[in-house]
Amino acid sequence: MEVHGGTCSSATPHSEEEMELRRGPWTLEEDLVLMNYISSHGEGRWNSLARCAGLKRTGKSCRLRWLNYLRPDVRRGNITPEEQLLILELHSRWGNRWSKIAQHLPGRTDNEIKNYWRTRVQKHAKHLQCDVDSKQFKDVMRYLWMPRLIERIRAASANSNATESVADYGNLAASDHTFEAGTGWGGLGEIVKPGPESPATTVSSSGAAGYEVAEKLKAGEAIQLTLPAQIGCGGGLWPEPSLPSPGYAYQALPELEQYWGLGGEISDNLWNLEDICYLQQ
DNA sequence: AACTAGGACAACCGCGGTTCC
DNA sequence: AGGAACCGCGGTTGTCCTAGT
Repeated sequence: MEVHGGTCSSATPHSEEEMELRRGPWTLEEDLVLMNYISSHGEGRWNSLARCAGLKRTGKSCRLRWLNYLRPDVRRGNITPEEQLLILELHSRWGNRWSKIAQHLPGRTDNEIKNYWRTRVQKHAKHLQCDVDSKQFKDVMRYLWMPRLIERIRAASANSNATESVADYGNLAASDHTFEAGTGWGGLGEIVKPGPESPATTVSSSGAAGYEVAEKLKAGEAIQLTLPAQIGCGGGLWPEPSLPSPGYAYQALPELEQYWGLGGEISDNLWNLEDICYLQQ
């Protein structure tokens, strides 16, 4: 993998002073130079790569440009519901370990996931006037957003082979899905093998499940979710003292839809009176 | 049509860890 | 063994684009 062993006679230095480094947006020419160089020499040793390729950029800058933008397998834009689900789940497990999270989203870069989190998720915590790490916000994500993402994935996939990204995740069972009680923000829970009484996989409380759910979806397996009876009730997941003012949830819902991409043709089904009730109680 | 604000994303910076000499 | 160079990560800033006024 390591191709260029260090020296590159011809392109070399120019003394440090002479070699003023470029900054800011990359030009098409620079992109081409970098791509051509990497295609023939491979990546790695970024500082010498930058010099040898004749790019007036730091090695860091070249590395970043390659990894986040030029790499052939990089995907940009249109974070799918499946990916959103994974990001939420993995972030709940690992926090801001963007590169680790990115490893589970093929083609996505840590930078993109980080940007997604900051622009979409954190912003909404702000809109909801709670901290992104607060229990309230985590519960909103866990019990409202994530289930609806799953619902959306299921709907899209049921809608046929509609979009390829969704189709990749196969079909979710048409069974009712509910949530089982969990403690705090730990993801959707742990997938339990379907018992004879339950044809579908059950998602329960204790582990991390967004990732597993996505995997199950991908495998075309059915899942069943169980809703906690006590969610939103006094003494439940949202204890009274931490509840925002009355009407909080109701007011927040349209925004959640709008900003979190839950709107559109199926948005009518996403937020119902039951939800509002849970949150207001 | 012009201006402004906000969103999305690309790029940079600083730091800690690792590798190389 | 130790210092220098390099790499990768997470946080932050900059830039461009678009929607709203």
